[in-house]
Amino acid sequence: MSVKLELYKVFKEVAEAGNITAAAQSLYISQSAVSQSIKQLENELQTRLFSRNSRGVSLTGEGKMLYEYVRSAMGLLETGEAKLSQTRELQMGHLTIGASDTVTSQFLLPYLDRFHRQYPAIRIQIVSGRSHKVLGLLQSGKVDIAFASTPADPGSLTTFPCFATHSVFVAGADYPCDFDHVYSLQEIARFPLILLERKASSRLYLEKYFLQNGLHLDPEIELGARSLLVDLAAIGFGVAGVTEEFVTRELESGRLKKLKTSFEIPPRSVDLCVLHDVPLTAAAAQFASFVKDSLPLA
Amino acid sequence: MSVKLELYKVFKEVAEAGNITAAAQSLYISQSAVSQSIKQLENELQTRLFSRNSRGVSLTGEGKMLYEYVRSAMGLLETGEAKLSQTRELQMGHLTIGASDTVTSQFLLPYLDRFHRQYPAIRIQIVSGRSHKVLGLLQSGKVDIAFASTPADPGSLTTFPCFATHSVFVAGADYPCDFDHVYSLQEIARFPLILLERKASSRLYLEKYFLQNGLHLDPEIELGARSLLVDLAAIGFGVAGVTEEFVTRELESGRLKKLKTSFEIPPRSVDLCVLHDVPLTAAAAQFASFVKDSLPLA
DNA sequence: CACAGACATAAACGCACCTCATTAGTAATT
DNA sequence: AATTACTAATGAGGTGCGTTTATGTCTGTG
Repeated sequence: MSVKLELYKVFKEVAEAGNITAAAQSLYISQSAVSQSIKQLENELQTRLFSRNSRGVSLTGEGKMLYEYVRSAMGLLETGEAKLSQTRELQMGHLTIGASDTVTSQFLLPYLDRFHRQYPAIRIQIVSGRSHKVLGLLQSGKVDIAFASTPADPGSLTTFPCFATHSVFVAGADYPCDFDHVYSLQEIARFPLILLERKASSRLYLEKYFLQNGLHLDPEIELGARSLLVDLAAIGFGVAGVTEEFVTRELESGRLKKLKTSFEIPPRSVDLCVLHDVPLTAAAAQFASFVKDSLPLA
Repeated sequence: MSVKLELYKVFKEVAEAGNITAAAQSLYISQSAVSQSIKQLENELQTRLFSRNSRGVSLTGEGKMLYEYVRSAMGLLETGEAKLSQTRELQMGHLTIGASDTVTSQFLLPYLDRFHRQYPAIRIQIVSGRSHKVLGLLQSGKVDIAFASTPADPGSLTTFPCFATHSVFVAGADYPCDFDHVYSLQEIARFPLILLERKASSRLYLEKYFLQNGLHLDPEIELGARSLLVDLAAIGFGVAGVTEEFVTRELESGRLKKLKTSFEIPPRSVDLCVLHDVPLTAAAAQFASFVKDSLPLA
C-alpha cells in the first residue's frame, strides 16, 4: 500500500465520469492534473486502468475490478466520517419538535425521556399545536420534525405512520346509559354529545365518518381543550367523542367508561413528518430513528 | 470527503502503534510530521481522535469508531491492489474467447491446452458462434478476443491473420465421379452440390467467388451443421463445398476424397480480432501472443 | 533535581503537484 | 477535404504544502 491514496480519489471520480475533463471539473483541478494522476496511478500499479478513446475514457477489465474495491473503500471512509460528524453534533445541538400536547404526553414522552438520557447535551424544545399548525411550523422551518395526523396533501412532506389513534365514545361512570348495550351510529348521534371544537382534526374526522353514514353530528357542547371535555363527561354532562389513547388513564381509573358500539371508526394515524427536501439535523435524525425503530414492524 | 486520504494512512498507523514516534518510524517520516498530520486530521474532522498521555496516545471512543472504518477501507484497497498484481502476473483472472466450434477444435485447441497448462489459475471461457456473432460479442465487450473470418469492415477492430482456410470440393469415396479428372468451375457447378446454409461466411465466400466468374451456385442441399454435411457427402449424396482444414480427418481416413480442380479458390484467413482502442487484459494479451508467436512468420 | 521519553510547536526548506500552454488524435461537422 | 470541437497527452515552470530540523513543554522516574 505505497500508492498515494489521493490518486484513488481521482481514479474514482474519473471512473464515474468516464471523462477526464469532466472529472477535473468535479474535483476543481485542472485536466492536466487529473491526466497526470491517472498516469501515475497506472504506473504505480503497473496496470492499464482506462482505455482512452475519442469521447473520453472507460475502465478496462482490471480497472473495473479495482473500481469496485475503491468505491467500497471510499464509501466506508465516508460513512465513517458521517458517523463521526453525527456523534459530534449529538453532543451539542438542539431538537425542536412540533406536536400536540396529547401526542406528546401520550406517545412521545418515553422517547423524549430516553433521548434526553442518552444525549443530555441536546436541548429539546417542544412546540405545541394542532396538526395543521405544527405542519405550518415544519414548512417554515420553525421545527425540525412534526407529529401530525396524516395530512390530506403530503406536498413536500415525507410522512411516516407511527401511532394509531381510535375514536371512541365515553361517558361518566354514573351517566344514565346502558354500558352493556351495543349502540348503533344512530343511537350515538342521539345522545347529548360533547365534542372538541370544529377545527380539531379528530372532530372533523368524526364528523366526516358520520356524514358518510348519512348522519349529522350536532353536539350539545363544543370545547377547545381536551381536559375540559374529560371533566364535563366525567360529571355526567353527556357522551364525549374522544380519542381512546388520550383517555386511557380515565378509562382505567373508571372515571370514564367506554360505550360499546356496533360500528368501528377506522383508526387514524399520527405520522412523523419531515420536510422531504431538507436534510435532518443529526439530533432530529436520531430522534426519528428512536421512534421508528421501536415501532411494531407493521 | 474533503479530508486528505493520506491522513488516514497516518491515522491508521498511529492507532495501531499507539505511539506517534513509533508510527513515524514505521512510516519512515519524522515524528513531527506524524504529529502534525494527526492534528490536521482532528481539525478537519473537528473531533478528538486520540487522547495523549505520557506513554503515548490512545484512541478515543470516536477514534475507535473511525478506526474500524479506516481499517476496513484500507483493507479493501490493499486486496484490490493485490488482486490487480495477481492479474498482472497471470495468477488469476479470466479470458473469454469468441470463436466458432470448428475454429476452436481445429485451430485453437493446442493453444488453449498450452495456455491452461501454463496459467492454470486463469479461467477460460469460450463463446461459440459464427464470425459476425462473435464480432458483435467483441464490440460489446462480452469477449476479450475473437477469432473470425476477415471482416469486411474493420471498423474499430484490430485484426491479425492467424490461420488460412481453403475451400475445396469433396465427395464420398464411392461417388460416381472421376477423382483424377481436373474439374473446371463450370463442371463443379453442375454437380448436385451440398453446401452450408447461406448465413455461413464460408458459403457466402464460395458464392461470391463463383459469381465473379459468372456462375450461380445452386445447391441441392443446404445444411446448418458441418458434421451433417460431411455425413451426407460420405454416403454419396453429392459434391460438398467445404473448408479443407475442417475435414482433414475425413480426407486422411479416405471417407471423403478431394476433387481436383483447374481453379484455386483464394484461401481465407481466420483473424484474431481485438478492439482497437481497448487495452487487452493481461490474460488476453498473453493468449494472443501465444497464437501469434507460433505462426509461420508470413 | 536532572534526565528520559513522549508529544507539540516553529520555521525554513525542497520537492511533488498543480497550472498554464501547447500538441495531437479522433469524430462530426460543412 | 477542410473545419470545428471535442478529447487526452506532454512540456515547462512556479509554488503550496508536507516535510525536516530544532526546540519547547509536559509527565513520570531514578
